[in-house]
Amino acid sequence: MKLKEFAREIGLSPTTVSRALSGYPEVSAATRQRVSAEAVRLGYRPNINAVRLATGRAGAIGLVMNQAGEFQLTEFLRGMTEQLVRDEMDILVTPVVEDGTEAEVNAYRRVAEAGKVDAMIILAPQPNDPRIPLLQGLGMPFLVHGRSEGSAPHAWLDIDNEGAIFRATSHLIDLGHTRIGMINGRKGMTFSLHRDIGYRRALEERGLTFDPRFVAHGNFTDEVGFTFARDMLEQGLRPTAFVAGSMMTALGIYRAARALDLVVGRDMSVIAHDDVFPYLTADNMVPSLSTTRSSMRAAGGRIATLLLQIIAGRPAEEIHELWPVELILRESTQPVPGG
Amino acid sequence: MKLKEFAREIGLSPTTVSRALSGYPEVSAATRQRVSAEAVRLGYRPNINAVRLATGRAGAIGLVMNQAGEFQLTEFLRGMTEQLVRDEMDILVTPVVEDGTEAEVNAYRRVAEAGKVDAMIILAPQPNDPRIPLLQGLGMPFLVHGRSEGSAPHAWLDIDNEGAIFRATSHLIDLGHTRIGMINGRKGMTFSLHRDIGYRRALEERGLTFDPRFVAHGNFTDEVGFTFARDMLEQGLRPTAFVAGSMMTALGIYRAARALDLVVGRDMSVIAHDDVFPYLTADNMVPSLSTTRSSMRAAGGRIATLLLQIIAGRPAEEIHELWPVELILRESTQPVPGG
DNA sequence: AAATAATTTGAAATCGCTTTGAAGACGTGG
DNA sequence: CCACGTCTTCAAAGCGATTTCAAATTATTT
Repeated sequence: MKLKEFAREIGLSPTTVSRALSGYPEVSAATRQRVSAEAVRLGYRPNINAVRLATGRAGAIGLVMNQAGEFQLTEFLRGMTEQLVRDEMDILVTPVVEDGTEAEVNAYRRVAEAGKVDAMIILAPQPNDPRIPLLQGLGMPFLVHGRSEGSAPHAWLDIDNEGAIFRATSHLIDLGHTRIGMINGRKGMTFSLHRDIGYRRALEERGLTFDPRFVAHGNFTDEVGFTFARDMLEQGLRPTAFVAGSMMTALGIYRAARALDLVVGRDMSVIAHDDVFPYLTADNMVPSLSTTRSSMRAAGGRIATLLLQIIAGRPAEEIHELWPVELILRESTQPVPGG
Repeated sequence: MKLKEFAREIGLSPTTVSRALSGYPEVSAATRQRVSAEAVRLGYRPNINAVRLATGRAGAIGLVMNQAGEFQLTEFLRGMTEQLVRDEMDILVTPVVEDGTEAEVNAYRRVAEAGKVDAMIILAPQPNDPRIPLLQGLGMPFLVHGRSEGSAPHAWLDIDNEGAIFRATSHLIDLGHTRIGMINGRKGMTFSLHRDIGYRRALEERGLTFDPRFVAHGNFTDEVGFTFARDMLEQGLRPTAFVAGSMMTALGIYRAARALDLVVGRDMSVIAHDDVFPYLTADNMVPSLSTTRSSMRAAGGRIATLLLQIIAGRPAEEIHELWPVELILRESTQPVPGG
């Protein structure tokens, strides 16, 4: 059923029908009511592509999924979709085919230039992230989940990674730990850098010396957690506590402990960052895991809302949201043994 | 830059340019070469919405994300996107706002009727799934990941859940286990039903009696695994082995064992279904986890390919792919203690 | 009742591309 | 050299909505 047929069917002009359905003020309440009712009855729905061509809006937000595409993405997506469904906005998922920064930048360029989306979201930013000047140059609105130092001013929403890890590390120091392993995220990412800073600042403020052998970087996988934790634990003077970048990393650390016959919560402490998943909860771990917590789902939702505002004309440069992170202490962080 | 300007710029008609870029045979190789080169040089890209309006194609595949949206979704999405990027096809992700079958069916209807997609994918089907007659009625091509008994013939790709769990259970019986716990997926889902059947068939063929107290259903979360496993292990005659529906479930079971001072691989055995994740690998668990393995990513990729074929005209009813499942034995399955 | 203002409605142009049907350019055999 | 078939190219008509500008209707004022 097309607009023309539908309009003829109910005895109005296409113009009036279009206005009635799009909520323009020029149409009387009575007419609007009637048109809406008839649309439902006859099953008329505007062809989305015609609408988009006519309005110039794409009706979608672009998300590029890189090869490393983390497990948190599902939660993030859910948060976004929950917000966007109200505004009839879609999410367009595009992959990066091969690895590498250049391939990723090209993926953004493709999506942006083809006009498939009204705005994009930049995930896992780095300092001087090349995607930022790219999108700014193309005039494509965007929002960064995280932020990028050294780049031109841009809209971002980030969690307080530095503060979170600073508090987590300080907490461990309070418990008497002096050798604290840090298994962080991928090197170069802003969030990893900020966490490193939080970690070092905590050490410095308490007069502890930084030992590079106790710091590792890698993907948020159980394997990375396991391997690095085991390596560190097999050193002469091993860490008595760990700060982990993700729940998966923490799982790996737990297993490394067990493999070496160490008991978490007795022989060593662990604290991890938790993005909040329905399928893996820190509370249920044994021992329950102390965490720095911030909901990935909530971030996705808020970012979607902010993007809609940017599309509607809100100046992007003024949007900077820094979310605080909860520190939740559970059984996995205990005083240093024999301390 | 629009088609008209671009065509004028390089001294050709819009028709020729359009044909050259879309690979029609009416245009000479030399011209095509030149047009492509100029398009790159001048940065011309057809407006996607105009193309879609003109061709009637939506250029996207629809995926509806329900509230339960499992953690495997990321891998599935990656598999799909990897295939689709070649064909300039996008994935449109839509959420189900509130829970319930009706809300889910409505989400499918909205997407299908708005003409936003050329085909859809049905996830986590049930017997007599209402989404199947809906999409068939609307003439929207689709493919079911899994399958739906009792429904009209439809295109599907499924893994051999029954066979996998049959073999897994039989393997445990071979090792001398007679009380085998089964922590399955959500009740009512086809895959859960098939796994239940595989489990019961293995018991029956070996003359073991089915005990309903040893079977549980729930989401693929560590909490479900932990709670049910602990409950079963606290019974008088407890299971000596478990079949788990997912890696997360297995994590929960491992933890339940430790909470009760039981050692997996010595006091009890565990085997789980593994969808293959980069961030959580059965090999790295301690003890390493025996699994029935089938790649979610590969399934997503194959499904995308099949959907493109269906869109291109291949009859959907003839598409039935049943993928075998690997059985991979590791340390977590051992002979029954004292057996 | 006429004049004016306010409210509704509609005809037609527009969005940027694809594609049909027709014409121009080119080479070849008679 | 002409006629004819083969390649290329093009003008113009859609695709299905939105939106501008003008006209028609209704309400209000004088």
